Amino acid sequence: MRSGISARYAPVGLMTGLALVMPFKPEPGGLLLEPEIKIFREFLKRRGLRNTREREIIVRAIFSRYDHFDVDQLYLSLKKKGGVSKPSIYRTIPLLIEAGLITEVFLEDGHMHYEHIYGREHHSHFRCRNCRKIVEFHDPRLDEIERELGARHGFTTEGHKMEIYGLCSSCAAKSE
Amino acid sequence: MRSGISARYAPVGLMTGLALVMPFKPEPGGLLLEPEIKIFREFLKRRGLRNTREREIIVRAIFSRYDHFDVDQLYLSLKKKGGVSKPSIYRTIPLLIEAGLITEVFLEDGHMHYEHIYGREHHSHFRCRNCRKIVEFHDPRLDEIERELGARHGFTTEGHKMEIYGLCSSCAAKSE
DNA sequence: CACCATATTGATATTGAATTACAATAACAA
DNA sequence: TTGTTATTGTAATTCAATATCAATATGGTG
Repeated sequence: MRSGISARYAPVGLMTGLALVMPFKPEPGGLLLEPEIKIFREFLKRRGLRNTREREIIVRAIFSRYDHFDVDQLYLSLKKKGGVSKPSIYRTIPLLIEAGLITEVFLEDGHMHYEHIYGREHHSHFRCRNCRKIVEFHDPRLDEIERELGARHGFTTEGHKMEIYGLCSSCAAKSE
Repeated sequence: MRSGISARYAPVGLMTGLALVMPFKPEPGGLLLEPEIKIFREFLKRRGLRNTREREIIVRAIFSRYDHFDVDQLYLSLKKKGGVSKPSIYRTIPLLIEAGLITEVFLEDGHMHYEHIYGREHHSHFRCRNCRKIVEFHDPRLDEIERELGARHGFTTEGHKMEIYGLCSSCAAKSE
């Protein structure tokens, strides 16, 4: 199940400022228009772009899943209902990134993977190089480091990405 | 000049544990066999691989430059003397990574960029999204975060990558 | 030193992610 | 409803990276 990612998260279990991020999916009862759809519509309007059927389908598909998805997974999941072409997916993703709804996470198997930003606390990733499991965590010291670097150099920082890699406990055990 | 990178660095100017990494190039008088060549030869022998003319040329070219290079830059710099094919460069890079001499740094313009690891203190990057300038820094808190995450989950961590992005001071000034 | 097994090379072809071209279509403002 | 034009899908294209394969070079062995 490749780690558990959800559209809405809560930080859980602290100790040293390093907080493990645990997922919890939105209640199925939530019937009001997904806020990310609303945000995207406003983004399109603001930019003078059109709110098309395809774009809505793509955004709904993305915010219906809670993993580090790639274009192919998205494309396949849409083949059933309606269907949207790959170029449309490739064209929509940068818009969603600009709108602050999703972000590039990492390159794996030669192509990019993405995840939600909206509704999520900023977090970092641990990646097991063997089983590819991902564990997400948040550490406020990273924000502090970003802030200090910006202050020191006069940079206007806009964010950071941190990734820790190695072997997860079970893979470490298997390799003696 | 796209940031200043050197094969051998020294940390300079601290304040909060966040150390700016400043480059200094090796003295031109150093006439003994570059240690990275020696290390690579030993790596090849250990792995039962052959020490070819092309591999030596590539390693020498890489350790003669001090930037975040890509395959094309390397290829062009070698066109003059002898010349090495791109496939050979693509085949040698993973070996140098395995040997612990270089590492992937970031994707830019749709392809990977690399930098030296050998002889360098582990460091992180700030990247200006406008002018693409890069500033390198080291912060021991990052190592501490990695250590803590590993300890908490029983992970065998092998390293981390941290990148801060935004606008450098001059680009921030230009955009009001 | 000569020989040999085979790793490595370069030229070429191939893969596959991502992008582009363009004619048909759909969004949306008037 | 109409007209402008952004967007779509199909098909073609780009280009980083990898694979194929015959010719060659390396390094161990006799």
